[in-house]
Amino acid sequence: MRISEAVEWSLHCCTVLAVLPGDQVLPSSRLAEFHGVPPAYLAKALQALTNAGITESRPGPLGGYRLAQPAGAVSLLDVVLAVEGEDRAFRCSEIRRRGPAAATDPTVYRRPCGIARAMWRAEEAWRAELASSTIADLVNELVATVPPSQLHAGAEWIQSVHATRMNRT
Amino acid sequence: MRISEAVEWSLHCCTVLAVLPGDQVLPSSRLAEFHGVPPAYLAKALQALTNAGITESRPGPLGGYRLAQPAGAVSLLDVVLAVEGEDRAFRCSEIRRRGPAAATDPTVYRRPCGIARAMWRAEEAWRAELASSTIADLVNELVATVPPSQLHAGAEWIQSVHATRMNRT
DNA sequence: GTGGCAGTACTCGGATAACCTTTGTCCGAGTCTAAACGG
DNA sequence: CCGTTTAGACTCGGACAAAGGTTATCCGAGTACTGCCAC
Repeated sequence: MRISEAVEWSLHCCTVLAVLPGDQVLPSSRLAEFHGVPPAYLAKALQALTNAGITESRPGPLGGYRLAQPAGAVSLLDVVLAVEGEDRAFRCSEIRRRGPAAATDPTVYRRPCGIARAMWRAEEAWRAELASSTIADLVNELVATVPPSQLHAGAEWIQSVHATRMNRT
Repeated sequence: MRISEAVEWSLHCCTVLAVLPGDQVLPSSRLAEFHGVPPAYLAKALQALTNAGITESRPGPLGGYRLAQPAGAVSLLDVVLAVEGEDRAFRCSEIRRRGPAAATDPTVYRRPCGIARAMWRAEEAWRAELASSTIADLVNELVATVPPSQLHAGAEWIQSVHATRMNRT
């Protein structure tokens, strides 16, 4: 069991997009540069976020991505499901119906077996925990713990990207 | 993100092993037959359970597997970790240290970033839920919900296997 | 000087290959049974 | 008749291949700016 790297990248990207001033957007290539990850693959993850309605995209020069919703309205679960898919991690293959002790009466199997229910219960706990945090919480946590000089460096970088994109002669 | 099929098979096998009478053991080939799964691959999962101390194995004729602990002492989490490995699903690759806005002072990164902490918090909730159920709970749930005729059929099958193994002329 | 127009550069979006984990399989080491043999 | 030996068959255990999914990449469609041209 392993969560995709794209989830981690997506969450980091969302925190960056959340602090963009005004209606500014940021292209995927810059987001990749900021995080030091392969640009083409990050684009795939951002595409998934856009399909899920978490981010918006604008094509063309001065195009890029920005959050489609307030940072407080986007939970970590939203991002994880957008990138990893909505399917549950545990899949019941109904092996109880196979083998020599299987029942012929299908009504016996109307309810999911106890194993699947227990696994899904755990997964619900996981989802509930992820649903209780938002991108805004991540940003607030950053602001509270990261040294101001560090935050300033990030803001400077964002501003420089914006300036470069505007001052294209 | 996807949980291995071997986890499902292992849990089902544990419930069967939990209801074995006396010191009886059951070979992996019979467990595979009972559940209708590939014998060789199931053996791999049972091997992992044995390495984790959840099951015991006896080689030779009349050999097989049985639980090494009371069913009430084995949690679902124990089984999942034995088969899937102890590693966490979310792995932080510390991408915050890369890129143009990275800090030169390493002490800034002493604590895990908020994203990793949130993901791990969710994973802890998942583990806590799995740790709260035991194999014995699964068995009790089966006894309470499965029709008696069905339970009887399973017990008959186990007994027939035992008899066949003893009456080898 | 001003409006229109074509060219250009940059962006997203989906379709296309390599790597790795999971799945599936096999054969060898060890062990217990059971029969055969000798006393 | 009984103890010992030997052969056999069955089990687990770890090493060895195929399949699916994640990772990584590329090229095409679309858009906004820039400079040029005609009026």
